[in-house]
Amino acid sequence: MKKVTMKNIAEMANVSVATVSYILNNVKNQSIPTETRERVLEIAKNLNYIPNLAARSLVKQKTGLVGILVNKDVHQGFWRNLQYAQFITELESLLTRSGYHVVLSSLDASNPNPQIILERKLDGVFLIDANEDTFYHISRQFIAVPLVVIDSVIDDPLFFKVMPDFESALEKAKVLVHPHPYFLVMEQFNNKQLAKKIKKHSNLNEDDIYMVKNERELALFLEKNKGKKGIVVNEFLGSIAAKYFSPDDLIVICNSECPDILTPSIQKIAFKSPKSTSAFEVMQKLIQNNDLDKLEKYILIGVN
Amino acid sequence: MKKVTMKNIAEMANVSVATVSYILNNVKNQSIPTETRERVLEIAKNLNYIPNLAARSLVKQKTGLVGILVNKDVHQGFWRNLQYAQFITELESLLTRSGYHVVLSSLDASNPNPQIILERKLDGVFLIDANEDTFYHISRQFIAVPLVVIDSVIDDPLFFKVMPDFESALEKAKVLVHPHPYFLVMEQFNNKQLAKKIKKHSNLNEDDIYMVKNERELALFLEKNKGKKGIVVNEFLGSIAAKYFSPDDLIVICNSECPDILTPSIQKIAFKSPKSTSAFEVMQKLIQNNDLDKLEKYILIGVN
DNA sequence: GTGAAAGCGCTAACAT
DNA sequence: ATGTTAGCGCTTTCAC
Repeated sequence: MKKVTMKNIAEMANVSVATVSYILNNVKNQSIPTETRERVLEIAKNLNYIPNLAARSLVKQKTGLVGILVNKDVHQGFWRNLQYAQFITELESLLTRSGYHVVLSSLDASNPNPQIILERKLDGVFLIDANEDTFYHISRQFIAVPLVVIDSVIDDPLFFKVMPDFESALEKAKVLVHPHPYFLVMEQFNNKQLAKKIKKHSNLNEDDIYMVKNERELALFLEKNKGKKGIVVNEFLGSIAAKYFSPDDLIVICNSECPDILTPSIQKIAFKSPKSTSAFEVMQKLIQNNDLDKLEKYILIGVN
Repeated sequence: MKKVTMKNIAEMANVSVATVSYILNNVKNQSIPTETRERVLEIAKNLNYIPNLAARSLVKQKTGLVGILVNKDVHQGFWRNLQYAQFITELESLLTRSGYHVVLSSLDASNPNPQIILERKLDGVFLIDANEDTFYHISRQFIAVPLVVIDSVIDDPLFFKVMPDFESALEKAKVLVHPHPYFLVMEQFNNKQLAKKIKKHSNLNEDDIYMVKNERELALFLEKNKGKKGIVVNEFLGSIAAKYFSPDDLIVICNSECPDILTPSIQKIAFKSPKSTSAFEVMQKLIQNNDLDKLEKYILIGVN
């Protein structure tokens, strides 16, 4: 039951650790007689050898760890934790399948501490809903680390960003509400630029936009806007809104890939290919330093 | 911008790496003159030194990594990914606050590969919805690793399990449906024993129990059971069910800590203290080898 | 073909 | 009070 190392295998097989390493890692350009190879492999299997990735990381200068960092506000509603569930799950799955391990960490939006990136020597980082105030501070520290920013507008050509094409989504929504008067409900994103962008494309003035603080206030806002039609960004927020507002008058922009959580009578606008796939692909290219010049800095997921 | 190590600091400060280590880690029983201490600290700060945790892990034989492993079926509905979102978020938060880093990994229920536990030398592991068929296989490999099993009935007194008290929840639900005929809708848990237990406590026979395969079939089952009352395990499943069934006749057992996602007209049964807190506390005790004998092997979260 | 040895960045026992 | 040293488990160069 005790941990077994290459040294143990080497001793049992009467070879050096170097040889064991060559065999176990299938190193090219090292001709090993089949006999030895099989003997070592056999012993490794019997001993149930599992490599220690921390040790390997140290010498390889690659950890195989990728971070998913989620910016969070202490006071955010419970549904905020649902919004990235699907995305994170899919992303984790893609990463795991390509041999990475995923480190998940929430950042305190008011004081994000990205120490973990450097401490754990993450090979890549996905940052969700970045707080741009602190982003620049942070980002300078690890320019060398591949970084993909999700759902965040960042005025820096250095970084790659993936997000839904809210502009098109809103265009579509506006067609659907037309010609009724309407309002907009959305989260208080930590990334204020994104909020700004969405507001702008809604063509509404501040009075008709509510950025959700909590469920009670949301209910009040909806109460005040009876008779209008409402555009809600996000299906979970939409679910909550539907508790206080006629579903038939709601158009929900589904940016969490869970449109089916909504009551059928709500009109839905969904996005194309999952964000996770795009995010993953960008990261792969970043890590492999591949085709970077061909890659757009902003990758927008189109509406369906 | 290049990585800075203790060696760099040592050289700049004209001391040995050992001294730097002592100072940076505030090692007891090592008297360091304030002058030296401050000089080293100053230099470390200026260079923006960040310790390499892989290296530290190697010598300390503790990685500071805790795993959250989620057993998943390839064909499961999208809402399954929501069910643990809140739990995982809270758990991550607790762990991060106590200095652990979280590794998130999904396991393929039909062929769970827990390599990661040993490869990454995880200090502890939360396993969600364990597949008992393969559990024993797996578990033998890492008896030494603190393991907390979530939402899984495992007939092995060796492991600690945390889950909602479904028995009480069902008691309560049965009171609410009484005297109407009723049916039960629940997930196809990967942990079949849990399903079995819930079924048993529902007092129903197989015909009146539907374990969800997909949304279409669920809709058919609900259609067939019009007129009865329905008990649904899980609020997200409840949301889906409410698309096809009168909400007033639904009682939902909310095991995802998101009862507020449901339409108000649905009757809800919720649980007390969050599961995450209990799970976390058990893990802490396990890791510290603390009061283990006082600890129940099954920790049930009571209904509200 | 195989292995000795250096070294990744860090800690800790032991000298001095 | 500080430094020397021996690793932790692994990879990889270079010599044999």
